[in-house]
Amino acid sequence: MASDKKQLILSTVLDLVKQTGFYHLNMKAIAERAGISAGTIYLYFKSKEELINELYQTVLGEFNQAVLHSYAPEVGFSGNFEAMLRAAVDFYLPRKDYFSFIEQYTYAPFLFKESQEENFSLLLPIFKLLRQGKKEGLVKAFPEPVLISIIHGTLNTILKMHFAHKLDLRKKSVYQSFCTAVREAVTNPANKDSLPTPHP
Amino acid sequence: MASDKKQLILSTVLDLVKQTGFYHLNMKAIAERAGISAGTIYLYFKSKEELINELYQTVLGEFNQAVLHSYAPEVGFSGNFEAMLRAAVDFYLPRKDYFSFIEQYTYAPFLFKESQEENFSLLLPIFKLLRQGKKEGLVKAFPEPVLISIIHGTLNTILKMHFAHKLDLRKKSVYQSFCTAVREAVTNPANKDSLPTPHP
DNA sequence: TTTGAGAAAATGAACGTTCATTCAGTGATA
DNA sequence: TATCACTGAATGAACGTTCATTTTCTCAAA
Repeated sequence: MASDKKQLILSTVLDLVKQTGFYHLNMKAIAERAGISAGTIYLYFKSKEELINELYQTVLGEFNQAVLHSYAPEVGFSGNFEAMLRAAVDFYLPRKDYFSFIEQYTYAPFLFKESQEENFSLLLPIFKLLRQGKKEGLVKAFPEPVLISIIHGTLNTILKMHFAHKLDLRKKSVYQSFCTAVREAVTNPANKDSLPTPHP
Repeated sequence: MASDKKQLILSTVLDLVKQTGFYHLNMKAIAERAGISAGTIYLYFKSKEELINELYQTVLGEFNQAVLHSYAPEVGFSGNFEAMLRAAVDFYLPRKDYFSFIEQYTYAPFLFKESQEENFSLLLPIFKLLRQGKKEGLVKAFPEPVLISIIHGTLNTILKMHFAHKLDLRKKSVYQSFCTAVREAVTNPANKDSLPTPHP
């Protein structure tokens, strides 16, 4: 089917970017790896630029869906914050190719203005939650961009380090440390008086 | 003088990377902007790769020097931690070209294995300090890579946001928020008993 | 079931462009 | 004249894209 081949091309690009990097990506290499000819790619994509941009949107879409899916209105701010942070990590952890692609896309020459913007809103759902938590006094009173930097920056770097084998996020203890660290960095210390008491 | 022209070439590259990006950097553009011919560049550098790598080492060296220079043995852990964090910010704040170059270099095809390593050790002096502070119980008991992620990641992202005009680090309040945020994220809450009392 | 003609998909050689690198030539200075 | 830094046209490799041609698929007629 037609969309099969399109999918094949897209996943081949992910594969190649992970393995050889964005700079060495070329249409012939994509074609070879996918077992098709270079010309065929142009039956499914108008240009290399369009191909890359479509892949970017796809990856971003999948990510957003994964994070949003972890949101549950009933568990309140703290529960949702941790859940979405974990969802973000869990999404990329088994998808080094996705992470690598998103990372390198940022500095590719294709980047539309709109996409450039988007890059900071990668964790948009989390940031929304943040604003809510701030109103409730649960989140520290730092300017929003500072809070974003902590979450986005820490997440980004820890994933990078994980994939560079500087740490192993699959270890429960490391994973937990990361979550705790981000929570503590962003939220006010829990007031004992306001803690929900299991048995009043 | 010979080193004058070398310097001219190096700073021209910084300029061009900032303005047009790494991908569009080419030898002819460098030559034109520097007011020399393309061939001349090859009198001072063996190749484009060598040129870029030398520039990378230069920028890194300047940065390390700036951060190390801010270290003062007499002010203890907290004082030094804040001083070095500030030194790092202060270094890049007026040097968008440096920051942009370092950022994009990471994903350039030139990257040697050694340089790849180096990228996480960008804040090496700070990390050394961290280890010391951990022993003294001043730093939170997270795995070191987690602490590194917080500092490196947050610093990196906040600079990126600053240069993208998402915030203004030149504002005292924003700057202070950032410093406080990182300190709180990394260090244990100060114990009032152990605070140095100005007038005992 | 077989045939075959027309549609759709795929091919890969060829093209034009860009780019790093080279080198024969230029001109100023000693 | 000899030396030197410098020039910029020439070179060739790499790349995205195109398109004339071939292959594969489809399905109605025999």
